[in-house]
Amino acid sequence: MTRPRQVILEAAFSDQGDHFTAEELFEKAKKIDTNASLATLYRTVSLLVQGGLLHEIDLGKGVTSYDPNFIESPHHNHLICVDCSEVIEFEDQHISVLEDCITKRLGFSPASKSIQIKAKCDKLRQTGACAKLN
Amino acid sequence: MTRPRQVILEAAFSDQGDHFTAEELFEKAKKIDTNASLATLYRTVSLLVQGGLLHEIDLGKGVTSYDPNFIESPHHNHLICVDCSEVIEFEDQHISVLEDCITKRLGFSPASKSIQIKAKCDKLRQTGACAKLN
DNA sequence: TTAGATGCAAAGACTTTGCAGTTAA
DNA sequence: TTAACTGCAAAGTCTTTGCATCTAA
Repeated sequence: MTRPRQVILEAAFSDQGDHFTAEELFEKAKKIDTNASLATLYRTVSLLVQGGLLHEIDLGKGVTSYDPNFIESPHHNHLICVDCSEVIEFEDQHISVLEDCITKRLGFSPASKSIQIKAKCDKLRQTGACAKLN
Repeated sequence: MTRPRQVILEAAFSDQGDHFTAEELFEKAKKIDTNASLATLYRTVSLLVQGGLLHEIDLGKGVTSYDPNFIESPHHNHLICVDCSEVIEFEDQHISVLEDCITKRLGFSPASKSIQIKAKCDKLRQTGACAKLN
């Protein structure tokens, strides 16, 4: 456990727990310690992903995003607002069960599951504004 | 409608309808016409995606894959075998309905949905072999 | 005829890696 | 002490783009 790794851990997990890309995490890390290095960051993130502390997720940005919240809520999924790009985490027992059924029906055993829902903000439609826009 | 585009369309849709990466599609295209160009391929694929004829999907390869089968089955999802990497398409009405409920509960209107299930091959476990391995 | 498509090669974005120097235990 | 980590810069992979040329309609 070295200083550079501590910095990256802090940047990844001490926050309110938002998703981030490598570049965004790098920005956070530099605020903690100016010396932060991208190479070490990629290497550390890779270890965290392997260790299950961080999940790679595809938020449709064309870049890999990382999700630090699977420790607290291991079964959550993501809804992405196509208007404001906000990402909302949700969990649903019924869907999990259904996914397991489908998997077994197809002759497999579940390993991991992920759902992304892209959706439009009702609030924006109704009021012309939504949480993140403006 | 030019020859290069015809070649790419043929490569993308005339097959048994498997998923492919840009590079894989390029190989198919070159078999049809040796002159195929990657630049044109990316440009054409981009148009097809915009037009809804092709869907970008994340099969966890680290590269974007494309799915030509959303015209026939617009609501299908993917199960990816972690053993043999086979990709199986499935459709399930119940899940679709559930997803819509969740979306509305969160204050959104559904735009698009995608599910990826990673799973282990029962067949491999039982018989030591599966469809794609070997 | 001409707006739009093509192909090349160069550029870009993101990520990985070789290597010499540094450090935690 | 030493196996492991770091940081730099170079390299690698995938994708996009500028530009001169070509082509479908």
